[in-house]
Amino acid sequence: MPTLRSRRLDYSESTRSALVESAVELFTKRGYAGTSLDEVAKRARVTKGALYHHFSGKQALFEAAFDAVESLVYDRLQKIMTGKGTAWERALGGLKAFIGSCLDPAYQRIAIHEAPVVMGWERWREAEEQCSFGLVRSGLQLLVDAGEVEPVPVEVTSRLLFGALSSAATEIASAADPKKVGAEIEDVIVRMLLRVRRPADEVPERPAAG
Amino acid sequence: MPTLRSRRLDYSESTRSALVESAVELFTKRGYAGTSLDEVAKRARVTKGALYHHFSGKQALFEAAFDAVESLVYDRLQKIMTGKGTAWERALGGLKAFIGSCLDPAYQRIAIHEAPVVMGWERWREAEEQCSFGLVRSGLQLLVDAGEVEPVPVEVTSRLLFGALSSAATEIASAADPKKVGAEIEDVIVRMLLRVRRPADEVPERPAAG
DNA sequence: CGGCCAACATACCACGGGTATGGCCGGGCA
DNA sequence: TGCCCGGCCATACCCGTGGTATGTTGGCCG
Repeated sequence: MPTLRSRRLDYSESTRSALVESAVELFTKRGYAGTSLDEVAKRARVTKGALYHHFSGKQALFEAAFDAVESLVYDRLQKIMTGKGTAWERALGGLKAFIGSCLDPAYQRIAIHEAPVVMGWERWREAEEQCSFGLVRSGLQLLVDAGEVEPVPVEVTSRLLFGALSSAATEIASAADPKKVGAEIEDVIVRMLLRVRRPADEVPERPAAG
Repeated sequence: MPTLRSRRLDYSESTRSALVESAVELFTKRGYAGTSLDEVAKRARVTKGALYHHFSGKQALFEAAFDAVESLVYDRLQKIMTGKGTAWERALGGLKAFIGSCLDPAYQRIAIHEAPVVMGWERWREAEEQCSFGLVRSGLQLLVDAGEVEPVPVEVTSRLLFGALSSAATEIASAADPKKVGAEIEDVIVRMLLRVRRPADEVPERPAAG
């Protein structure tokens, strides 16, 4: 049996998560520069002292918020892309799910827009390496390995694709009709993929069901 | 003959441009949040009073810096894309020039990265509408109108293309070998374009150039 | 049960954006 | 030429906010 969790640890973890949750909300609504730490603390029903006990500063708090929103998207995509179906089906499912995730205002403003500026591009890049960008790349790699598409340079192409999708994210979310724009964008991307798709008879071997 | 410019106007305009130049340098080096107005004024050999006489605030100063770096790129691309050659040649020339422009640290950090965050995405978008993004779209429109490529949805596609190029910009500039990465990216984009290019016999009329 | 330390609260500092006010000089006018 | 006006800019100041240093409490362990 696991050693009994102490009461103190429960409290501590609770306030920490409350702070992160508060930070996510405020950073999403007013942006990084527009939110004060007092405000974050107040919404979490604590003071700045608690905040600085759990985080070394405003940047660290932001990174915690970043991790929070990023992990949600990551988990969703992870499940889809390692799930059932052919490589093609999984890749397209991942694409659809990613576009859908971009409709979340928190993910959009925190992870896509402000993170590179706040965390610094270098740090953001290496964080994305193991998060959503990593999945985009592995998705493309999946298609190439399965012989579904012609061998494009995966590294460069996935960077371009991620950039396109990221910018499309904002376009979708701020459009008058997000569903419609989202569908249009998905359509264009899929058409692009279809252009590099190998005809079925060239595919090495592919069972009828993944 | 033009009315004699007064001495005062010369001075005023001079200090204003000095402020903008100073702002561009510091915003590029230390980012928007990392540069103080006192610093900007000091480098321009004036005080904050002068700064606030010419600009309503820090944001306005940033937008002036944004306009400065953006207009440089715009003028270059404008010349190329309205110059000589077939639509295909001009579009490719514009693509090459845009990637080249993205190597400028000022354009990259100010116009591409921080502008959407500092100015707000909405305002940034409408500014880009008449700047570099406008040229990307008109370039694509050029190809479609000339019948060089199949009729893709220009609006959405150019947004995706611009996003891809923007993110590629940072990738290129921060790479160990920018020239090489830049060439790779350009190659991938061109290959994509070639995939939607119409065979020669379908193009209305086009000289032997290619 | 007594001390101890993590988990906070409180008080304070420093810096930087913004503002109010004062001074200076070029330039139009008499 | 004298003079004052107004644009151009400097100086002094305010205050919100990130960060720090110190005080306080309550759960856990001996």
